[in-house]
Amino acid sequence: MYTDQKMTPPKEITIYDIAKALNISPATVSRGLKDHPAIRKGTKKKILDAASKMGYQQNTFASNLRRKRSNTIGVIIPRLNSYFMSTVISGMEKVANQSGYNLIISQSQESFKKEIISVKTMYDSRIDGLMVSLAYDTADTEHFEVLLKKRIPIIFFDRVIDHPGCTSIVIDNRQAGYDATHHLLSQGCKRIMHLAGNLSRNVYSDRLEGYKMALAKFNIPFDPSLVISNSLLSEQGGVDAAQEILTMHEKPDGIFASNDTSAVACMRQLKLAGIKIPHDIAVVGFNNDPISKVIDPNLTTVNYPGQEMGEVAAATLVNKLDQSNSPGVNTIVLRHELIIRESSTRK
Amino acid sequence: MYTDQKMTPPKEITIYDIAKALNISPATVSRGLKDHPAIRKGTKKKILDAASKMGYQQNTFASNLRRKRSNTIGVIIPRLNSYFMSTVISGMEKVANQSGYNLIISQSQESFKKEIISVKTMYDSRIDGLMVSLAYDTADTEHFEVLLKKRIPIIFFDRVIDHPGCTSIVIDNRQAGYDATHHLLSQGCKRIMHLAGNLSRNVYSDRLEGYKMALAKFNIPFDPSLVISNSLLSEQGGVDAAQEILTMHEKPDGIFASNDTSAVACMRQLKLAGIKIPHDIAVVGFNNDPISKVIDPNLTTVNYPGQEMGEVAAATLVNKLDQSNSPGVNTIVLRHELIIRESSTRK
DNA sequence: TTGTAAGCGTTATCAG
DNA sequence: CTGATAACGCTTACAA
Repeated sequence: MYTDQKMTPPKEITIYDIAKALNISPATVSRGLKDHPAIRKGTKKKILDAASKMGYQQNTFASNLRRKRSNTIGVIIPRLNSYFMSTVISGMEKVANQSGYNLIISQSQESFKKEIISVKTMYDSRIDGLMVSLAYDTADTEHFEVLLKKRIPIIFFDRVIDHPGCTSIVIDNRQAGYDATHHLLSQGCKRIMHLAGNLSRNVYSDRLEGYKMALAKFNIPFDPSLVISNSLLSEQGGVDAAQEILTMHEKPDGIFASNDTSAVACMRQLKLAGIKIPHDIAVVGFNNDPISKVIDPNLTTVNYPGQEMGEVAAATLVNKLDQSNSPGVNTIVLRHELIIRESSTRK
Repeated sequence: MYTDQKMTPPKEITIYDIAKALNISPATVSRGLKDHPAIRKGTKKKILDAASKMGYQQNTFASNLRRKRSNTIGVIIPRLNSYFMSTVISGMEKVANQSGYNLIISQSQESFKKEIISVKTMYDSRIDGLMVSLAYDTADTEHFEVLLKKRIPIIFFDRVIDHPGCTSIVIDNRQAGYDATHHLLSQGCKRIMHLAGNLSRNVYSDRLEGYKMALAKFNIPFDPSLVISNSLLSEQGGVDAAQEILTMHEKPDGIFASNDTSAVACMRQLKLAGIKIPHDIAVVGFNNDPISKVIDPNLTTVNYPGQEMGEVAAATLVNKLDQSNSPGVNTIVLRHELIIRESSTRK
């Protein structure tokens, strides 16, 4: 027992202390601690024992400084307040943690400007790799170049942009849009409205394309006035769309919305106005949010595997970081699935 | 233009390079970069200019090593896949970022064991401070001592535990439970069932206490058989509760569930069985999740200010970190609010 | 299989 | 106001 009379912060144990205690060199301790192949078993055991007995904690700063790596992965997302995003992050954290990486997270708040700042922050934190889903109005990828120039790998997911040398993780949004629209058409819909997001984001433009393809398949001419684009797909967006529908002379008989939040908000508003769903208007959403199973009638939607997307993105990145010989995959496409519920089925 | 023929990684610019270019000492550069008071304005400007011209990026590892600080805050939460948690994290990230801290996040997956590992990871990452919401079955706080011993401050939020020297951020769960139950009673309910979580977690035991207090106020004896506890309050938990209710001889006429997920799942199941809500059974949930506004009838619930809780927790921690003279606050209580909707109102 | 020693880039202390 | 210098704790050639 010693009395810490001067209140000096208790001295940290370093590999030097262990070395001294064991009468060996710090280098050997360093090696023993991370079982270097060229070290005798007995020595290693002694080192490990002493380390835990003495309460040794490795100093990551020193290690990072020396190795020029942080074992940290950055994530930049538009917003962290949707069910989808939280499941994505959950998946990323799981894989990253298992592989010995920390996750640092930053929100761009859907703003290009804030995204640029976030990238700068990540850069300054010396992340080993980055995973990004683009903000609403991100216009170019200039801000990522600084990382790429330093050979810091970037994975885009969900809202991606094509960039040579970067892998993207997506679902086949075009096919999903096609599936959703095709389903509505096959239920007898003739005038299908589409609620889209910002069309410079792949996820929304691809879904729109799928929508058009399905129409073409049924020989229905594309009517631009049936597409509401550049909405934020928020609750308000759904309500606004409903208002617009209610003022239309020739109302649509189907709606394909690019997310569940807006689909549900729109449905509720339409229901209030006395419109019967799916009888008058059939509705399909996107994401398979929990709310889709709660709204009455239950919402037909496209299952978007968020947790899996997060896991795959992180696993891909970790792979790139841990082995430089990793293949230069361009795009990974995850499976989506149209989940048919009552909001779109007409008997 | 130089051609990087040997593919050597481009040399990093350090304060030495700037010093050399300006014919001053590295120490001065270091000071200039973080505007030390004792430095001439002109010199500072020269340094800043040179730094940005040469593309200088400060090496955080070296700085951290020297200063023994990481400017990183850790967060440990049970799960990152609920609306509530994602809003909490969103708030934390916002404040932390504004104050120059990074956030690293780890999920305990509701497991005490994993929580212990998470704390260890955080410790090894040399976080400056920690914010924690406890796992389902965390039994003691032994695992946090290692941090506290190093004077690393810990803030508990939501699922807290009383610990001298740590601040807790909560809402008044007892009062909220009272409000919810009182409301049901005032609507004429006589037999109110309570869906609780693990009663060793403050949030659930406090709400149960509030429930009991309200009963007492109305002179209704507490009936333990009306409390389902130690459920995970998942969808399945709600469904199970409904099944149990359906088999009861004397059915309850009200339900107070400790979260919206289970409340909604329970409602749906009861509706399927032909029970009218609120007429036969009135329901109140907790959290004000988006689903509460979607279920039919809309769910009466307690608004839990997640974003605000995150912001307050982070602000409190940052304050502790940035000024050592910060007051030793024990508990911060945020305002909750009973939001009355149709699921509990009988005309 | 182990030891030696040279950094990694910054900041704090002390001296000028 | 500025400079010299010594850490901070670890890793890794290179040597033994």
